Amino acid sequence: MAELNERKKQILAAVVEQFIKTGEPVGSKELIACTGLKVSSATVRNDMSELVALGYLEQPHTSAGRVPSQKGYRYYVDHLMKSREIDELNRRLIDAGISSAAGDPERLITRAGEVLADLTKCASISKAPGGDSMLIRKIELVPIGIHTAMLVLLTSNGILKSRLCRLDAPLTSKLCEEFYNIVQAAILGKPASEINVASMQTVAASVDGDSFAMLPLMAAVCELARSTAQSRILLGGSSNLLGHKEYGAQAAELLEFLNKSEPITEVMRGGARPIEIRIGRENLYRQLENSSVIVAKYSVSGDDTGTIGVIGPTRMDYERIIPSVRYLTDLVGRLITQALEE
Amino acid sequence: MAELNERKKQILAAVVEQFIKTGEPVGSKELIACTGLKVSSATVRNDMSELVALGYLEQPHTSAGRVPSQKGYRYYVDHLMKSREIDELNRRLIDAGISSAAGDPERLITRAGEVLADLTKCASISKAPGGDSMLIRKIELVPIGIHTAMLVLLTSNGILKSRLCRLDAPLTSKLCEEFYNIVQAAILGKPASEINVASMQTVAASVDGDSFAMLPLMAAVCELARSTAQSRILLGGSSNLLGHKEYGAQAAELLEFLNKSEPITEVMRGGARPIEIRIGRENLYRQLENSSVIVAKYSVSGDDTGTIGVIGPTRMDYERIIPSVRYLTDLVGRLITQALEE
DNA sequence: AATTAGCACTCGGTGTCGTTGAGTGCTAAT
DNA sequence: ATTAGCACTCAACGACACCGAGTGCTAATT
Repeated sequence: MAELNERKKQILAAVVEQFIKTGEPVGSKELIACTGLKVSSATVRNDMSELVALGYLEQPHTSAGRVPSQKGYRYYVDHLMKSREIDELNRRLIDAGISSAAGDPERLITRAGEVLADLTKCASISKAPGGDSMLIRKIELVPIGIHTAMLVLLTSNGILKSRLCRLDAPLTSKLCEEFYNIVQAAILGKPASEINVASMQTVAASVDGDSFAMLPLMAAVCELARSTAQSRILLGGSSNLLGHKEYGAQAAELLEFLNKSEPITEVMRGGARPIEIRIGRENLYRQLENSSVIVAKYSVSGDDTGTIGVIGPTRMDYERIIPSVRYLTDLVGRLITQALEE
Repeated sequence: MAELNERKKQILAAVVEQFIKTGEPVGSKELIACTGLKVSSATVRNDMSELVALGYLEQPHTSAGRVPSQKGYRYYVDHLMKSREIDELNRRLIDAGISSAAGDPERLITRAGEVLADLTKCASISKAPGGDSMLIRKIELVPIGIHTAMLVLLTSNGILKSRLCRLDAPLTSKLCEEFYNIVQAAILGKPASEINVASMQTVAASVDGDSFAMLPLMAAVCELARSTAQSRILLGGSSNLLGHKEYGAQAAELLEFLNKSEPITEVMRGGARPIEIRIGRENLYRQLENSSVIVAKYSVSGDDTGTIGVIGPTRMDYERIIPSVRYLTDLVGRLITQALEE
């Protein structure tokens, strides 16, 4: 790839930044005004013309200004963006926003998503710690009435799920005892993803006692484990996307898309890198061709586990958003780790 | 109010139904085609003209067909709508949709909202059982590590909330004991809405022992009680609204509005009636002037407590949606009551 | 060789104008 | 009370001209 000279870089950066700011194609005069470059508009035009030829800029039509192409955004993000550190204000907002939820991992993730969506005016996606390294740490059975009990499940990374369970047979202390035996023997310490109805049935059958009365309890445990294992992805601030005029009528389609869980799971699956930036078509989904995705992993006690990120128009404020996402994921990872340590 | 003769009623009903179906203003010929009325278009025109004068119909402009006015919708809903019973198909869809969640009140509500949104292609709003009759029934403190514990709170109407809590001081059995004493004395049986930081401080101070170590626990309990008391309103299927062309650019504003919690709380506050239908401006919010709200209460063990409903364009299919909402709330009320009974 | 001034050219956006056609309102006949 | 007939209205649509921001090119300048 032919390297760009200094001035071309400067022009490319300015076009990107100006376009992000105003949303309008930027012309040669405007560009001189906002950079203070000491050359004439004709020179800028020549350079821009070359940048178009190289694929970094695009022209909506002959007599319009220039707009960054996908390649242009990519080059900007990789080489031209100045600030790689979060600025004071955003850091404060993040800190203040999630401080109230510091104790509880799940609330922390939820809050993190909300804060991020607010901050970036984009949609946020966040996933609670999960994956195969998530083990079942504790299960509690609390009798409520003769036929009702509440079940609580806690995983190794601090996710807590609870639900009521209605029994057909009375909840005797003997039943409780048997329940705990089964839990102790076959569930605790196992990955949440391995608990399912089939495996439980064999276990329940092997224990003597009233396996019929045990059934609803086991079913409920499976249900809890399942819902924990496929830890739901939280979508926040999706209505923010409607505010971006470049989506127009596509907004409906995009929101539709984001509300389906399968593709979103795929979107969040990151590569090896700690932070992943996918611009426009770099996303594999047609529905995201005008969007950019920025997702970062956070780790709890050293394991890579959860993900937090944003989805917004390709014309998003990368310079501000990327450091924010990076900072937020780091912080969330630290806080959860801290909440869980002995 | 001057009563309408039979034919005028028939015409009004037909205009409403046709407009709901097509979204286009309906003209006199079209109306004859779709009703099979044995009169000429001129007669229909005369009648429609009077219906406009009486305020039941509106004319977007002189040479266009007629559109129901707010008053027209109201008259239709109150007097003309045929089916007041849910039809077989919708009933089945609802039954199938929420059966999987029957055991647990909170999941039931969530699911009910999802099902309703799917069914009606509108946004759904649903509120878990709540209000002043919601008492705190049980609080459990389960030690997890030396400095961490999980807290679980259960209310009289089956809402379960849990969170982790990190302590500054080690969690001794003495501390647990003191905690349960306080809970027993000052929390159990109280309405969730009455538990707050101020009231807890006086209680904690009056108990001897290490009130400093108790602080995080009490704070967490308050937090749980608070989040339970103002039981969050769930908004489902909001992206459905984008599919309705009549909203157009207003859709963004509407979604914005729906995502604020204060006004939504107000929207859901019903009167004395079991089901409330508010059409267009009958809603007190300007943002809902082109929308209708249908909300119904469900009762748990006889108390009026929760609410489920839909928000959609005034041009919604009342004939199908109203019975569905009514059926769903009844069902949810019965299922929760059943899940809670001894 | 790079830069610049000057200028003709392009083309989306906007406003005007006439045409079209669905649907009405009115009048006179039934 | 109903209906046939007819003139009228007005949004929607396409054609057309105009404007102006911004370009590309050429020739002059450094």
